[in-house]
Amino acid sequence: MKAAKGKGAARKDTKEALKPVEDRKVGKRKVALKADKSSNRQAKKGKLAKKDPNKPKRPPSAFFVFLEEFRKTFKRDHPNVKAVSAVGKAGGEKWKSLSNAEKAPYEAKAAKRKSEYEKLMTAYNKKQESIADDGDEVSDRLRPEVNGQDDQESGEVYLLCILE
DNA sequence: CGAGTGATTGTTAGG
DNA sequence: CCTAACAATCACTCG
Repeated sequence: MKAAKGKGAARKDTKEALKPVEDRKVGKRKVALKADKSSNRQAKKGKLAKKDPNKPKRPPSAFFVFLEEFRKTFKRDHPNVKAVSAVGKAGGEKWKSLSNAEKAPYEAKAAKRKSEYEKLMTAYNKKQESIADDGDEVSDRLRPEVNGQDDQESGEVYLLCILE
């Protein structure tokens, strides 16, 4: 299904005809490459992969939190660059440049994200159970108590404090 | 029209 | 313990 799987041939063709941006390198290597030797950990073998309605997406790591902000900056400085890879590389490089203290706030947010993720997982977990039990709508069950995080900000500040 | 890709690193979870 | 998938982003590309 990988649309651009045949990039090799496609690139050769479009190379001279099309050239929208300077770096539209649509053909290199990426995570898909890992799938090569993958033992099907997630197993898309077929029926095993059950799609969940509200599958909680994984929380963005500290790097992603930083990247989110970095993207804006990068685009402001380089409005011409429209390549995600460019931002990725630049962001990665910058990220390594950051000190622990600078990464601290991002890590703090990442930690917070993880907390919510765990809650989502709990709610998601329950929902799965509920569905199996009832098999009908169970919105009541899906109630992640995220409200109990009133002191989350304090936690962040505290984290920064101790890290600083 | 849509799903997929590229690139970065971190995190997560299963084997 | 280790490995690999997957998280956001956005223009682009093939089917």
